[in-house]
Amino acid sequence: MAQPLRIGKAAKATGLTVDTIRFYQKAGLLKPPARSAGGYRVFTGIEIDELQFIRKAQDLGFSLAEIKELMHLRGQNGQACPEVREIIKRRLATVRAKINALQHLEAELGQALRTCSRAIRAGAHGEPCPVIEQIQSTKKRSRHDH
Amino acid sequence: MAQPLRIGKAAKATGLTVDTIRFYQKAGLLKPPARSAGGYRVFTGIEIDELQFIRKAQDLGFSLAEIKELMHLRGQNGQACPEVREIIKRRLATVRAKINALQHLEAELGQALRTCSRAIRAGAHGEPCPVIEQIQSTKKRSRHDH
DNA sequence: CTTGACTCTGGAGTGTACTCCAGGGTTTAG
DNA sequence: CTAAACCCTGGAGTACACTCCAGAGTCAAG
Repeated sequence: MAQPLRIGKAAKATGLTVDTIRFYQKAGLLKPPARSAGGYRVFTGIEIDELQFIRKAQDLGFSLAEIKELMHLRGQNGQACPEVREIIKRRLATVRAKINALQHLEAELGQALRTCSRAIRAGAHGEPCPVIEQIQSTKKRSRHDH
Repeated sequence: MAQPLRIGKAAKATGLTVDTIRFYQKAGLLKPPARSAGGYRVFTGIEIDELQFIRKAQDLGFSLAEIKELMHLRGQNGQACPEVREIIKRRLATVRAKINALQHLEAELGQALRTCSRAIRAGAHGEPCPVIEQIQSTKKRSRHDH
């Protein structure tokens, strides 16, 4: 299966940049990877997985500090000691709270969408729609739209 | 019902700081509020609601730029024009994607928790548990823990 | 053995979202 | 009328998460 990659390929494989990967290493999110004879970082499949996990957790709104913790939990999946279980419990609670809040927002947005569709069907052309100007500025892409 | 508040009370009512509220105003998230004779900002119930909405949306991982957009949508709930409906649709899609990803994470954490509990019941004392050191640094509180 | 693509380190710079003054004016309780 | 508590503006400072160099070394192809 997948042979070890150097940082450039690892970056392409994960959708991160080489700078970001090096930054994550400095920040202690990755254990220092092996080096080739010439001093190049060498990433194995496991390390690629870890990078992808970081990216995913980040999209979910976790800070790097939190992700660092999550990585530990992930690494020693159920490897005893009650303190670890407590951390997992706390994380689980915050994740559930987040899901809940997002479901509320989903309901609100869904409601707005229906009201909006109904208005369009009814042919409401009265209002000036001051949002159009806002739409323009929406077109700038965000960090994750590669 | 609730009479208008000055910035200090508004801050207490929303859990924000006065500086943050002023910052949101500068950033264009709030339309400039009315002023008292002495030049003080005066916040009505509607504006308090808006501030609470900002806080909530932020906890859900929306950027201030996105929240600005959401505020517009919220303000003219279903007030026609298809472009608005498209924005809502896009938002709804990203919110749903986020919920999905978080539910995955929830499952993973739940799995880890069960494995962990089982290990503790079985009395697994072998591993050195390198996470304890991590627990210490977990004790610093985050921005929203007032 | 040179050229070009790739990588290294250390450090400076950027964008977002606040957070904290300084130096002033306003309001209210006593 | 004064002191304490509150508010004003403009601007500097901070934390986080990158992002971008400069100057130098490595390596595969021709």
